[in-house]
Amino acid sequence: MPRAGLTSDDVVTAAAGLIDEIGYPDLTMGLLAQRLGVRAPSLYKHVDGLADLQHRIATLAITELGEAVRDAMQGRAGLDALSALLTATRAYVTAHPGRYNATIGAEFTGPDDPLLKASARVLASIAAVLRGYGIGDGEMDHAIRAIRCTVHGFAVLQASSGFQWSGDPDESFDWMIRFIDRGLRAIRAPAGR
Amino acid sequence: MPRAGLTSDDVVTAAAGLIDEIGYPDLTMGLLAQRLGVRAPSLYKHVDGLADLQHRIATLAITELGEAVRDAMQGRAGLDALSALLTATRAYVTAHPGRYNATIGAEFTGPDDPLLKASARVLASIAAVLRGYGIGDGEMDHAIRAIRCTVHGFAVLQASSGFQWSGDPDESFDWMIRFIDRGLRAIRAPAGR
DNA sequence: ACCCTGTAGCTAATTAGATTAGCTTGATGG
DNA sequence: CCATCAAGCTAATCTAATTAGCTACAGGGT
Repeated sequence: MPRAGLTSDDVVTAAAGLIDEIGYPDLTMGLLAQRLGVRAPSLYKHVDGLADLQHRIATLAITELGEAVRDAMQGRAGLDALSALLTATRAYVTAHPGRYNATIGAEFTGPDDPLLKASARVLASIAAVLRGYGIGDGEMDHAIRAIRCTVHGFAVLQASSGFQWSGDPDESFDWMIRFIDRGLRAIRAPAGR
Repeated sequence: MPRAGLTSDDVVTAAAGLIDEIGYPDLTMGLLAQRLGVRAPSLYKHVDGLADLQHRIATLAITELGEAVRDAMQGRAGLDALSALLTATRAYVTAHPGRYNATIGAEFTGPDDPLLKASARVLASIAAVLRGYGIGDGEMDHAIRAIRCTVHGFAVLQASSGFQWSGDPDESFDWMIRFIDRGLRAIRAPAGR
C-alpha cells in the first residue's frame, strides 16, 4: 500500500482543522489518524503524543493569531489600531474556537519554546497599540498586561460559546472597544480628579 | 465494613479540594474515590459521572466566588468596590485554581441550572460596582460584559499560572484596577474629544 | 538496474480510566 | 424483628493512549 507521506506539519494542520470542528476535548489520536487515513500509533512518528500535539496546536494558533492581528493593524494607530486588534482577534477565535481553547492551559516547555516567541509577537502588537496612545515605558508592561487580560478574557468566552449574550453582541463588542479607548486616552489626559 | 455514608455534597466538596491540589485535568474518578475511602463505581450513586462532577465543581466555584465578592464589596462603592471585586476574585482564584479551571468550559444545562443562578449573582455584583459609577441602564449590559471579560481574563491567566510576569505582579494588578476605574469614570465625564 | 538503509506505517499488546450490570448488606422505619 | 432501599462492592466492558516490535516503501549510492 502506498505511504501517506505525512510530515509533522501535516499532522498538526489536520489536528487543528479537526479540533475546530469537534471541539478541544474531543480531539483524540484515533480520530485524527482516521482523518489522515492512518492508524493511531503511526502518529507517534510525527508527534510526541497527545499532549505534544495539543501544545503544537496552541503554538499554531498563537502564531496565526499574531499574524492576523499584525495584518489587521497595518498602518493604523489609536482607536483604529485598537479596534483592528480586537476585531481580528474576535474573527480568529470565532473561526477557530478549538485552536484557541488549546492555548488556554498551554505552558511554555522552556526558553526555546516556539510558543514563547509566538506569544511575544502578539504582545508586541498590543504594545504597538499602546505606544499609539502615548503610553510610556514606565507603564508599558502594566498596560500590556491589562489589555491582555481583557482580550484574552473576551477570546476565552467567545471560544467556549460562553456568551449567552441576549442583546446585540456586536454592540457590546463595540462598546468594549470604546471603553478601552477611553481608559487609554484618560491616562494621558486625566479627567477631573 | 461500616458504610462511608457519603452525600453528593461530600463528593463534590472532596473533588473540589482534590482538583485544587492536583489540577483540573488530573482529577479522576479513581483518585477521588480513593480519597473518599471508596471504590470508583460507588461514586456513581452520588454524581452522574465525571462530566457531571466537573459541572458541579464549576457551580460550587462560581457560588463561592460570588459570595467572596459580595462579602468583600459590602459597604463600598466606586474605586473601593471595584478594587474589592478584583482583589476578592484574585484571592479566590489563587486559592482555588483547579475549581476556577472547572468553570472555563462549563455550559449551562438548562434554564434551571444552578450554575446559571450562581453566575447571575456574580454579574449582579459587577452591576453593583457599575451603578456606583453612575452607569445608566442603557449601557449597563455592555459595561457588565466588558468588565466580565477583563475579570475573567485575569482569572483564567491566574488559574493557569499563565503569568510569567517578570516585574511586580501586584503593581500590574493595581494598575489594571486604576485603568478600569479611569475608563469607567471617563464615561460620565468624557475627557477632551 | 540493484542493493541498503532509514523510517513511515502496521498489528498486537498493555495500561489507565470511565462506566455499567448485578450482587450484598447495613441502616432504618414500621 | 422484618422488609426495604440505597450505598457500596466486584466483575466486566469499552474507549483511548501509548509501547514494542515487525514490514516494507523510497531514495541514495554503487
